[in-house]
Amino acid sequence: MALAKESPPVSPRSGVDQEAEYRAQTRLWLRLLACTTLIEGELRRRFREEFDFTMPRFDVLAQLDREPSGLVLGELPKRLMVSAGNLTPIVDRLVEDGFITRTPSNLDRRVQIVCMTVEGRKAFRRMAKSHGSWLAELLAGFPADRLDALTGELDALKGAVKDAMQKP
Amino acid sequence: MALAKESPPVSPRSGVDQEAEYRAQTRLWLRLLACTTLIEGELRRRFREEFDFTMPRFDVLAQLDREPSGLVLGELPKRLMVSAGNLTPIVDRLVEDGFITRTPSNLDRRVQIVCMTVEGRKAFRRMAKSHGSWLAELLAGFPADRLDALTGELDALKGAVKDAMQKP
DNA sequence: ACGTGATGGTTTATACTTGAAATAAATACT
DNA sequence: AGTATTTATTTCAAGTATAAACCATCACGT
Repeated sequence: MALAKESPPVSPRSGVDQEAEYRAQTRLWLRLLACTTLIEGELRRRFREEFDFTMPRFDVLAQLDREPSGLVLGELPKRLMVSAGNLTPIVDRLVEDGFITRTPSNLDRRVQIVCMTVEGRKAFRRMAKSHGSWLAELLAGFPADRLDALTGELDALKGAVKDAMQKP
Repeated sequence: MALAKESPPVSPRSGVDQEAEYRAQTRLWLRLLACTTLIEGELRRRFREEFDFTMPRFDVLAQLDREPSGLVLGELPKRLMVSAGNLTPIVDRLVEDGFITRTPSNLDRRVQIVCMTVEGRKAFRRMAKSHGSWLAELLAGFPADRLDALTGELDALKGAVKDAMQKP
């Protein structure tokens, strides 16, 4: 008789193909993680050495830079994909350092509006410029005419993952 | 006369194209980061909920699983791309919990050999199985026939970044 | 033997990160 | 009005991460 595999296929694909797809997915995930870790580590190192600044702090400023009238504090965790509790001390310190302001809203006293200061904006521009050139330096070896295609594939991947997380 | 741009081109490309390439590179980096953050967050959540385990701990076990005779401790930071100091408490706790052993080498008393225990191996297999199916679930919406191509592009990207970091 | 320097790990200080609990203010419902 | 629920944010405990300082051991040249 035919030997029953211990894990019956959940899709119409054969067991062998299923295994192959598993491996391909794992490989993709590991590459994705490796690329991100590699680039992130290098950018972090340079931020620290050049500006004595951290990436999470920079990320907050980057969001605020596009919002001249400031942003509701609660918007930051969503955009940066981090937890709310995480942002409190980061925002605290940015306020302390004079890069941003945090003012309670008059209409809803639970809500806080965060807004970049002139000084913060100046510091951000300086760092953003370096950030851009560092990135350009790191990615210089990757063919420019394949950048958009890769970005597109990552977009598709992101969409697929989001859908999968939405469903259940 | 021709107007001199304030930042002379570092490459034969025109200023406009250079700007466009900057933006394309930044877009790519942001997508890369978004994909990784998204998947990592979901995997971490499931690890915690299903197994009360963390990804760094899993990553250590994953490395050790492929090494029946164990691994020199110093090999782990390199493979996992984390700092050595970071691993000490993680390895400590894995030893405490009986998943791995840490024994000093007889030939060189500075060196430590870490090796998975039978129990650790069993626990790892169980978690790895779930990890694989979670990943399959998350990536199910991405066409299987484009997995390898994307992985290949990420490989190229990784290579380019590594080269750029080696040079200077 | 004996410095001298290189190597493997740990420790320490600081910062980020999460999830869960707590607080406080607004809204909805009797 | 008064209670309950929701929403915005902070606090807290535990874990992860780095860089830099440190300690022990090995390797080598004298």
